Order: sequence, then structure tokens, then C-alpha cells
Amino acid sequence: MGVPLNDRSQNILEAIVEDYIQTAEPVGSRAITKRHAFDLSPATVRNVMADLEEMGFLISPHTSAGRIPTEKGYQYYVESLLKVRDLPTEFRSSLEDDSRFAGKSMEDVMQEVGHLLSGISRYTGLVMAPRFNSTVFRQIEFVRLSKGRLLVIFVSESGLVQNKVIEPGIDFSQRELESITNYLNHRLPGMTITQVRERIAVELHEEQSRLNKLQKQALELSDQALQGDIAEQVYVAGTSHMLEQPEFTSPDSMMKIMRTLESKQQLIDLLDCSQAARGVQIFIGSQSSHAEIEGCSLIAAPFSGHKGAVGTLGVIGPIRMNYSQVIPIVDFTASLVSRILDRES
Amino acid sequence: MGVPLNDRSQNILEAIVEDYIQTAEPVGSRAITKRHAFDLSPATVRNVMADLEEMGFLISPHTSAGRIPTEKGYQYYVESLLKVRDLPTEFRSSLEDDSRFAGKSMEDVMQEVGHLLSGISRYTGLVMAPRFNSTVFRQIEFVRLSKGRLLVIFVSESGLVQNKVIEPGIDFSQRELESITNYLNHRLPGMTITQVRERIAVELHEEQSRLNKLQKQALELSDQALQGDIAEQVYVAGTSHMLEQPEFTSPDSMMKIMRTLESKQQLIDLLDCSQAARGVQIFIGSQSSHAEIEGCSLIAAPFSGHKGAVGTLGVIGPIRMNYSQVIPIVDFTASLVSRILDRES
DNA sequence: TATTAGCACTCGCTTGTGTTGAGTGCTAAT
DNA sequence: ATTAGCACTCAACACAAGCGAGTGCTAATA
Repeated sequence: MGVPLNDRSQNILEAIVEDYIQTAEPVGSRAITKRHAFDLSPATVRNVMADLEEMGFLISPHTSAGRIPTEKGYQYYVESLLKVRDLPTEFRSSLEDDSRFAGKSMEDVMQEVGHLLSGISRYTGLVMAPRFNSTVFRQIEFVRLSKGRLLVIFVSESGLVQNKVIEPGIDFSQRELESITNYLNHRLPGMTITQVRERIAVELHEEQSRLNKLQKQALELSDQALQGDIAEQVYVAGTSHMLEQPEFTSPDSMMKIMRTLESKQQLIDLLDCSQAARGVQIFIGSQSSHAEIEGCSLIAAPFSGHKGAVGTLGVIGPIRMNYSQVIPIVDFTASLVSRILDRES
Repeated sequence: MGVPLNDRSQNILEAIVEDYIQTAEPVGSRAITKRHAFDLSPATVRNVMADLEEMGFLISPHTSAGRIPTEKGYQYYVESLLKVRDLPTEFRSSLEDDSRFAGKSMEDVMQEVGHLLSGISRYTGLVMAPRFNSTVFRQIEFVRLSKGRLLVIFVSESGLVQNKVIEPGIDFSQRELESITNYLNHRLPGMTITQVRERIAVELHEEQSRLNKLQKQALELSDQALQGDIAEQVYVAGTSHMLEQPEFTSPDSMMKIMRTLESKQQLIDLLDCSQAARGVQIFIGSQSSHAEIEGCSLIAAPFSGHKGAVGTLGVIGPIRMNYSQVIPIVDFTASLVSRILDRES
């Protein structure tokens, strides 16, 4: 990224970013020399700071205040200066405490994970469950609700459960449904939902003749059941932590941020980016693509069982976020959830 | 409630409450005579207002401001003065638009209802799904996840689906599970979950001898599956509307209210009160019992299918809430959801 | 007797004016 | 190359003055 910085400049930039992360106040030359025992006078630091400002790493809110990092400043800090700390053992053990997840459904686990993320990081935790279409089909069940109305329940290999209501033209008896269920559950497991859909389409159109009535009904029913995308599930926890941040004290910004965190769709878009990646990803400020969320950074990581169901989790907070603390939290949590997913299957 | 008010005082109180609901500003004597064509001078109105203040219906924030209603004032207004308006047809038709709920699972319906409530009322919408223990059992399914780990899925008569993970000591085969499922699904439907639990306990202890191995295993498994309370489900929508209210502009109160709305448990406690009641209930300010939520009122109503699954929905907003608008919204929505529940069964 | 006009009074809000102090940039000395 | 010294800037705070909406009281009016 452009001009390389010499050691002294790096140290000072690091000090400024870290001080600002802690205090949320513009940091001045004197403050730096005091807190970090560089053997430099404030005047020297001032000169360096002026350089850093010229290079675009810092900015002064006004003449007589200290300086704060720009987005570029944070980026440089995260890429080159940041020392990722180990996850404190207290958190580690709190996360590894399996009893927390015992007897819980997958949804409840996701929700709990969200709360853990937000509780430990003291920012807002996000968990996006694996997109159902990419999960591996395990089992389907039909429940007859009333004349012509059926409840369909899918279970994925990773233990995720989804259900919807359909109204096929025909009113199946419980007996018929059992046969259909049986047929489908012997034929479909092992494929992803998307694959299942394709397979059904093929069989219905090209192999019509070879099927008996029951088989045809079964396929038609599951075709209908799988139609329409199943909405992504996002779990958000600790939104109020956002309001605790000094950068969001103004009522306006509070409303703005809360509205964004309320819109599941925006969060899905946000998390979708990290879906494909591997490992922890960091989006600083406007880097977070569809930047509805000004002034925020996102630290996200995908998780997945070995059967391939891929979800994303992360922490969202102000740009002035404690990166060195949050990154290991997200990292560890993602691998934790991956382990849980594996265990289920 | 104490001294009855004469017509003129009532009219003026009504005018003050309504003006204040609209403007959120203390209303003065002059403002009243202008907006509502009483044939009175400001001076007369002032006298009446002084009386109303003495009786505890009004209060002045300070000497030279107008007056605002006290909780008692709102209560009197709601009980005696309020004319509940009809639900505007636009909302009515928007709510009755069934396509909105087509193909959705019960959870999705609840969530959608929450959004409707908040969208139409412009306050925060709450929906509490029927307590699972009180719903009527319809079907149970077991899915073998891995060695020793089972996914249990319950479906209630009203179409609600719940699932959890259990680890019985034994590792059942898929075949065994099918038999067990079959046995249970022929014996248990028609009872509430609570009744099912009692029945199982009885059979396991008192009729041990009469059961064969499979039956015993089946009962033990379902006993374990039903152990532990299943958490209430609450859906909250439109929390950011709360921040739009002028009474919550201060950062402190914003944080307070958001924290409360984030805590599902507090909301459950809140909504639980109206569980038993019939029809719309109104809790004004500190009336809302476990009053963690200062300055808020709750309008809630239970809904239920004819099979008895009872949930609660409502709208929460500032005490200065538009009661005449929100009450019919909640009323209508509750009956709408009841209808949907019935349809499912 | 009920109502109203008139008036002095209260008090929060806005506006304007210093004052303070942290922090800067520049220059000259080291 | 570094640093001490110094003039300068500017947000933030505090204080005072003035405004104005609204009140309560009193005396006049229907």
C-alpha cells in the first residue's frame, strides 16, 4: 500500500490507533509520549503525526484537537501492526462449556452462539445459519394438518430443521403420506437440497413413464415442498451494546444503527460476503460493501461441518473496535460451531 | 374512581390527552381553546386545568409550561373518554391478505404478524407463540443424528413445530425408531404436552409389567424428549420505532428501552399477564406490572385456536400512545391469528 | 355566580460573550 | 535530527440577558 512506513512512524501510528480504540478521544502528541515511553518529545511526535496525516492515515477533527485514525489508518493497523492476542482462557472455557448447548435444537444453538459472541466481545453478535439449499438432505416428514393442508418438515444432515405449509391439490391420507415419506427418505438422502430439486425435476419430466402412481405423487409433493427459497436465518444478539459506543450517542445515529440491525436482509447481504472465504475476514468501515452501516466494522468467519453446510458468524462494532480482542473470539467461535455441526452428523 | 368529573372537565381532559398524544408537548390553555372550539376563554380553561391537576389527572413539568396527563389521566381517558375507532379498511385489508402467510411455517407466521403489528401501529410489535406445554400433541418424530444422538421433533395440533436434541443411553437403529415413532403417534395425540408427560410417568411407574420392551423404550424415550421446559418463543418487531418517540430521545433512555426489548424473558413476563384474560388488555405505564419499562404502555390480547393453544400478541409504545388507533389493531390482529391457528388444524 | 380580561410573575430555551485549555505548527536553538 | 519555546486556533464550558409561552390571581363583567 504505497509508501512504506519507517519503524518510528509505525510505532506511533500503532500507539495512536490503540489509544483511540481505548479512549474514543482524539489523541494528542503529549498524551502519546506520556503513555508509551518512546524516547521522544511531543514536538517530534507532532512532526511524525503531521506526516502520517499527510499520508492519509490520520485526520484531525479540528485544529486544536488531537488526531484520530482514518479508515486507511485502521486498515494499515490491522494488516501490519496488529498482534492478535490469544483468547483469554476464561472465554475459551466459557465457550467450550458444552453443557450450554446440550439438548438444544440447532436454532437454539445458533441463538446461544450469538449471545456468547456479543457477551464476550461486548459488541453485537451475528450468526447466519447455513443456507438451507446448500445443506445435505437427511429426512423429510409430512404431517396432515387439515383437509388439503400439509406441514412439511425437512431435516438436514447437520441437524437443521425447517418446516413449511403447502396445499397440494389432493387430500392425502396419513397412510398415503407414510408411504410417500418412506419412498422419499430412501431415495433422497445424501444430496444437497439443490441437487434434490434438480433430480426431482429430471425424474418428473424424463422418467415419467417408469414411475408408478405413488412415486409420481411423492415426487410431485416434494417438488412443491421444496419450491420457493427458504429464507436465510440470522440471529442477532446484543444490539444494545452498539448504543453504548460513544460514536453512536446521537439519537440520529442510534436510530440509524438500530434500524440496520433490525433488517435481517441487510445483515444477510453483509454476511454473505464472507460465506465463500476461509478464516476470519475483516471489513473496516466502508469496506463492508453494501455499507448501510457507516462507522462500523465487521469481523466475520465462516463455519461448516465436514458435510459442507456453510454458515457465517461474526461481530459487528464501531470502526474503533478492539480488533486484537475480537478477532480471536470470532476465530475460536467459528471453529467451535464447526465442531458442533460435525458432532451432530 | 373517586370524584366524577363534569362534562366540561371531561371534554377538556380529553382534549389535553389527545393533543398531547399528538404533539408530545405540554399543552397550554390557549392552545386548547384554539384547537378545539369550546366556547370558553383560556382563563376558564386554566381554572378547570388547575382543578384537574389537583385531582391528579394532570401535572405541569414546570410553572411556565402547559400541562401533561399523569398516568391516572391516561387511565381515565382510556376507561371513560376513549372512542375506539374502527380499523381503517386499508389496514384491515392489508391484514386479511392471506397470501402473506401462504406456505409459511407457524414461526414465520408469528414473525410476520409481529412485523405487521409494528408496521401498522408504528410502535413495537410483540408476539408470543403458544406455550408449547399447553398445546395439543399431534405427532412426534425421531431422527438419528449420530451414534447415541437423536433429534426429536414435535408437532402440535396447531401446526407448531419444536425440536431438540437428546442423548439416550442406547443407540437406536432407524428401524427401531420407526417402530417407536409409530407406537407413540398412535397413543399420544389429542392430549396436551403436559398431559402426555403425566400419562407417561404413570405408565412407566405403575404399568411397567404390562409393557413389552419396545413400548417401554418408547415411553422412556419420549419421557426424556419431553423433559425440561421448552422455552417460550417471542417475536419482537420494530424496536427502532421506539427510538423515534420523543420521550426516548436521551441516549440513556434509548439504551434502557432497547435493553429491555432485547430481553426475551422480560417480554415473556410482561405478556404472560394477558395470557389468561379475554380480549384486549391495556396496561398503562406502571400498571404493566414488572415495570422494567418505565414510560411505556402495553396493549395486548390473547389469541387461540379452538383446540386451546393460547398465545399473546400486543403492541408496546410510550404511555403517550395512540390508544384509539392501536386498540383496534391489536384486537383485529388477535382474532386474525386465532383464525389462522384454527385453519391449520 | 360563572366567566373573562388584564397583569405580574415564572422559568425553560435561545443567543451571545468571555474564558479556558488542550493541542497545533512554526521557528530557532541544541 | 531533535527539541524547547511560543503564538495561535478552536471546541467546550459557563454565565448572563432577553424572549415568550404559560400560569395564577384579581377585579371587572354578564
